[in-house]
Amino acid sequence: MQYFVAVAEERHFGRAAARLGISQPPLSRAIRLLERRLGTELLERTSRGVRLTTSGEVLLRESRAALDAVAAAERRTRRAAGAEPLVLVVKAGATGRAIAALLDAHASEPEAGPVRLEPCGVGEQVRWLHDGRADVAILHLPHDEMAGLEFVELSHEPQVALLADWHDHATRDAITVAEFDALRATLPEPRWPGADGVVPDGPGPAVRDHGQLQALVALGQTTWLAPASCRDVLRADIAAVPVRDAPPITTVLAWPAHGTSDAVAHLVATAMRHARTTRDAARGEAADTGSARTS
Amino acid sequence: MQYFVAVAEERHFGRAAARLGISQPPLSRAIRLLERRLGTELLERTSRGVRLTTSGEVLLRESRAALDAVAAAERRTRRAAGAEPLVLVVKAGATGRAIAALLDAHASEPEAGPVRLEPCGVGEQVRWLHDGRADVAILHLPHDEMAGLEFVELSHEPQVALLADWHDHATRDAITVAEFDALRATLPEPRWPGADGVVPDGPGPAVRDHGQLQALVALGQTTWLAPASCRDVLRADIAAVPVRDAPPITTVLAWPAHGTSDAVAHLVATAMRHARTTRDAARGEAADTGSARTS
DNA sequence: CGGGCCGATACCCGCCGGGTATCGGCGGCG
DNA sequence: CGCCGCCGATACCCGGCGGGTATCGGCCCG
Repeated sequence: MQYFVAVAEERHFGRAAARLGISQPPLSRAIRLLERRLGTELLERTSRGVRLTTSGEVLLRESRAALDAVAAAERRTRRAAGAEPLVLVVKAGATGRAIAALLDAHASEPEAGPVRLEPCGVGEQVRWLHDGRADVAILHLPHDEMAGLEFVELSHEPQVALLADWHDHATRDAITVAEFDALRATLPEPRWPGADGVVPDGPGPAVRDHGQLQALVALGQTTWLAPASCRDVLRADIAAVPVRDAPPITTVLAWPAHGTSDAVAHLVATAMRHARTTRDAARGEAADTGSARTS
Repeated sequence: MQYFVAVAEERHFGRAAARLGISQPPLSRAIRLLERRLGTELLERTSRGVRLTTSGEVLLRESRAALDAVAAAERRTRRAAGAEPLVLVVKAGATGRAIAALLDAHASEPEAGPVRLEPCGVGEQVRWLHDGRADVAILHLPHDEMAGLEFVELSHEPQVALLADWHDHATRDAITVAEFDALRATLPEPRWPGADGVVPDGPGPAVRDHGQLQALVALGQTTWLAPASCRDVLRADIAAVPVRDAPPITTVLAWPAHGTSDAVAHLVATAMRHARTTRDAARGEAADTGSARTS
């Protein structure tokens, strides 16, 4: 399956073989064998490379999930063996003080195990959960794909637009989504790395992390929507202007759905209590969320 | 991993080997090798058998998920190859006319592919989705475990208590949960097969499907809660009495979260339209659900 | 104290998965 | 129009891994 995924992604036997560290003939044979076993053509061989058939598409999708599951099994068992800390993965550069408060709350629990905080690329957290590099993650709805995850809501916050502090709108109390879109339409779209880690071609500036993005914002070369709490980590020369009618961002603590270790359950329970108390403190309302949702 | 799961479940190398169709020594070696590779003790060997260590528990949980994913990859690819119909799995004996209506609606769509309806044991649907025996399932919240699935709500319905028609309560308009519990407390609990397909020991009658359950109910030997639409499939000598304060049952159409084929997407879209129109017809309200939820 | 159960070890074999060398077919370019 | 180069398939060889049988060592129980 690993072999098939490599060929399907590279669309080329030679490159796939190189990536796998084997030579091309055994790879060809392995794929042929797989096709025999499944009783179907997975690839359409052309003289310039390879194309996926319909069943090939299905197998690619399913294989990725399966390989992730196998990798997760190995990683999680290894961590359990070494009594290593839970791994909590967060978007690099998006670690507000709310997360610090949650970790403090957890650390002050009597039976809490240690937690290791791990940063990752933008949007990579879900992958980390699925392939076992992380046990639990901080995600932001509606941006992240919650498929196959359970989660508990930590907080809701409005979105702000990030602008250079000398920008016309920078001193306003709030703007609208329409104004934000109009503003962004005048600027080239920054290009983020895709799921494969490679930055697509295009006119805009290439951006790899939040630091580079902030540099562009400060130069007036782009603008961006972010949850309000990002003010904690903003450069001084960037203004954050509330966007009145943008949908709110929900920060959630998420973990893989297919079974939960005691350590994860404990952290989640703490997070639910913590979210409830901070929300009560902030508004004095009865908590209406804070229960785990299966997604 | 398959080997490890077998040993972990049997708690006995000899029986596990028999189940796997190999002899015991290679199995021992394979597990030892796995322990070396992961750098940890997975099993505690005693002279009477085998016990799981903490990391063993982790690996068992993760391995089950991984093996299901692999099996699913094979089955789904095979089905895609043969241009076979979508498999829709339902609880055996729980096929109300609502499902028939949904299938009719789908069949009358211009581009709808064929759908094969497959019955399964009680509570087995989720497993079928995870290991690829089914593409899509009818489930009932809050009974079924939605972890790792996406779903769309089809209908909500109150619960009814199933009683023999000669029972004292059988002619009442409604009863309460408290009354139902009191009633059930006087009767032995029927024993259902567990996840492993084996019926646990105990005092109550052993029950394997809804037919046997109905026979017991009609004899006054047990009682049961069910969604109201089960009246469609009830024997004539069983009364269904509404339970006023029981939580409503939500019927959902669910599918694996990690990626959706066109055929599944099409069925889901039809189901959403269908649910909305039937709900509108029933109540004349604006539809407040019907959007796919990622769980 | 002895027998039987259970997992581990020793040892052998066949085949699967890897390697190199080479072929066949198709596109593109001179 | 024909040749060259790229790409996947085939042929053939080898080593190691995964399977088998025979047997051992330790523990519980009678």
